[in-house]
Amino acid sequence: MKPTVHDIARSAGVSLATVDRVLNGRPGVRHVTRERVEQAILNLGYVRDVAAANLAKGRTYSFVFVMPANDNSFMIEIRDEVHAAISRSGAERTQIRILEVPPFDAQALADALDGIVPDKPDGVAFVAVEGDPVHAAVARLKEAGIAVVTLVSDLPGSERDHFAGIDNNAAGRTAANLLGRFAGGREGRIAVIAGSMLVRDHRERLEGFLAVMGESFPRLAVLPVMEARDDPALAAEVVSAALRHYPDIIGLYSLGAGNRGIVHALREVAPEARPVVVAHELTKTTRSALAEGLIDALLNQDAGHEVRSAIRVLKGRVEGLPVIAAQERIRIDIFLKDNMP
Amino acid sequence: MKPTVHDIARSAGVSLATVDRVLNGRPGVRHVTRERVEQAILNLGYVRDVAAANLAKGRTYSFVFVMPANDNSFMIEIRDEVHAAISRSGAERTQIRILEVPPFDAQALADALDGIVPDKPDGVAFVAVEGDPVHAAVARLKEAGIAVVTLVSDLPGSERDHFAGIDNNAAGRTAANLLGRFAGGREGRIAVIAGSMLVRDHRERLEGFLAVMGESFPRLAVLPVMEARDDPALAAEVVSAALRHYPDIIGLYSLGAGNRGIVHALREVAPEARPVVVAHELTKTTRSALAEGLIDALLNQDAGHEVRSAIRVLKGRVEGLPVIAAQERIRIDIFLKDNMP
DNA sequence: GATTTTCTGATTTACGTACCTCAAAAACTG
DNA sequence: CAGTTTTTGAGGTACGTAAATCAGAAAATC
Repeated sequence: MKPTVHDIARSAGVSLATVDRVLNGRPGVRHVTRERVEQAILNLGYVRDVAAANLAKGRTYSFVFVMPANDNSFMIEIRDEVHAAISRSGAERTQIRILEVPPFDAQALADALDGIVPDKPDGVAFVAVEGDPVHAAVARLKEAGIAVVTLVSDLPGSERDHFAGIDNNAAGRTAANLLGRFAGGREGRIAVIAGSMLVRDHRERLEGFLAVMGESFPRLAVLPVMEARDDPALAAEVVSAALRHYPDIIGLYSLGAGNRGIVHALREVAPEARPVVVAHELTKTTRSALAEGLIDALLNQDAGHEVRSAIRVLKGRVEGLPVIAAQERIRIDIFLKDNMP
Repeated sequence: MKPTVHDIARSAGVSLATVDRVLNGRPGVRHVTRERVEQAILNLGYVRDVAAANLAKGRTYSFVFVMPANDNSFMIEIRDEVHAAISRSGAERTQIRILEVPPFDAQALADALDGIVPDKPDGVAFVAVEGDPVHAAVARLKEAGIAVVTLVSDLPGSERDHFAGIDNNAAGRTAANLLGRFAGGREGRIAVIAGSMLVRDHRERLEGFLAVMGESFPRLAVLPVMEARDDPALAAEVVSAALRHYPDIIGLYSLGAGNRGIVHALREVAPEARPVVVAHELTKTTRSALAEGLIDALLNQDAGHEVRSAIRVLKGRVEGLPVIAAQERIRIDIFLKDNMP
């Protein structure tokens, strides 16, 4: 049978109260006694019954998720996952609040983060936008003893505790590798469509992509990046124009949102003239485009994993536990039409 | 505040005992009263506190994992994951026993399963080998009221409750798609190395692979399958011989274990003459071969996910809960050298 | 209407841990 | 040594649910 606190007390020859003091780091235990108890814990292989402990504590963690009021499918999915977490919050003893902020606006984000401080939640997760005010706001959160995690887009150099998202440089490299190999030795141009170079994740994807393109596929000429601000209409326009202007485009890398527009533009192209297309995020649009053959490969970050990881890390920080890197690494999924989930 | 059983009792105007009877399906409640309680549960949005319930029940689930005494990396990893689950067993109120059986031996497997019946565990998970005795043994397990889940390799048509593993046909299709596209329009032969065609997962992978090859890459000629019984030495030999005999092999699909031998054989080939290689399972060997460029793409099933899914489903069956298909679907991961975890 | 059967209420104990109080013992202090 | 401080013991309550008992009420049966 699993050992309990009673077993430890008996084994160490002390009372339950003393065991409790040792287990929960309360003062008033002599050094020798503390060691005796700790030895008993080791001997019996005691592990705290977390369920019972939480039940007894009755503590709930309060977290705030600050997210851009973006309407692209991926952000919607992230928000859905946070809502799903909220609906599970009873069972997991968490209380999560969502705060929406204007997208791509560092000052607005910083203001929102500052506004959270007086509430003194246990932790905050947010989708980073780069900018000095945001760094400063993170510093103030940390100063108030609040755990901070960035989600999807990181803010390196800040005092955040953790980043819950993928390695976007690696994602860009993967995309280049797939695109280059799928192009199959042909020569031609590659078009790249991004949302905005002001967002770190897009910038990093591009860097990785260009690096591998240069190293491994010198015969493919990458055109200057087109920014479509994650807007389907704009993306459609930009892609159509590029395809018209450069008839030798044989590859297309869409590293942001707005894929609905891109798919729309691709549909206009004769099937035999269509470029190889690699895009990001499995959504309704990209899924059917993949099935249809308009998109050849899809890179994906699992929104559910990211949100759950963020919550797990926040909880851990509150209890002073270290982050288990291997467990919290978010994978870059590759989907072809045959292995879609 | 979260509603508790007390709140329901008060709201429905009944006693705690009656609420308990309704919640746990115990007899002795009039139909009208039961409905009143159920209505109160809905109104208040009550959800059972699983932690508290488990604490009160003190129940532990006993499961047996029956696995082939195979020494390939993947099976070792599966066993490691089961051991990891065992070490977590305290917290998860499970008691798991591992039973090893000779590999590829239907009768031995069936005997092992029969031997479990008298122990009356709550559930059994096993790696299926096909054969009538196994079907019969599964039927006997089910008759004894034991939950049954197949792991990694399935046994369709049997009375098993669930299969925790990937869609191997889709895996084969994905492999063909990658291999075909990576080959890039060239003509040539494709070699296929399997462990054994007696195992269902290998057979299904081959079917999927051949289907897509036929549909989409008619210019690539697939050689007859070579069986290497998951044995590295044999695999090395077979691959070397094939490469010598057919100089126009431009692609290689390894759908079983024994990749150490295959990698060894590939290393002997001049870099510019190396075929495109797609293999299964991320192991120490395949990981470094991927980094090195000897393997071009890797399909993977996450052993940890599979084991945890099996346990989750077994627990669910014991409590009579339905399997949430979406949650238990095991993904086919694709790894290139850039997105290795 | 009496009897049996079926429901329901009230109450208790237990699960393993956290946290609190109060008293007693032991260890220090001067 | 007396007095003070620190350490320890003993015991209780609480968390939310499960499961049991037993008495009493309501319904069904004859």
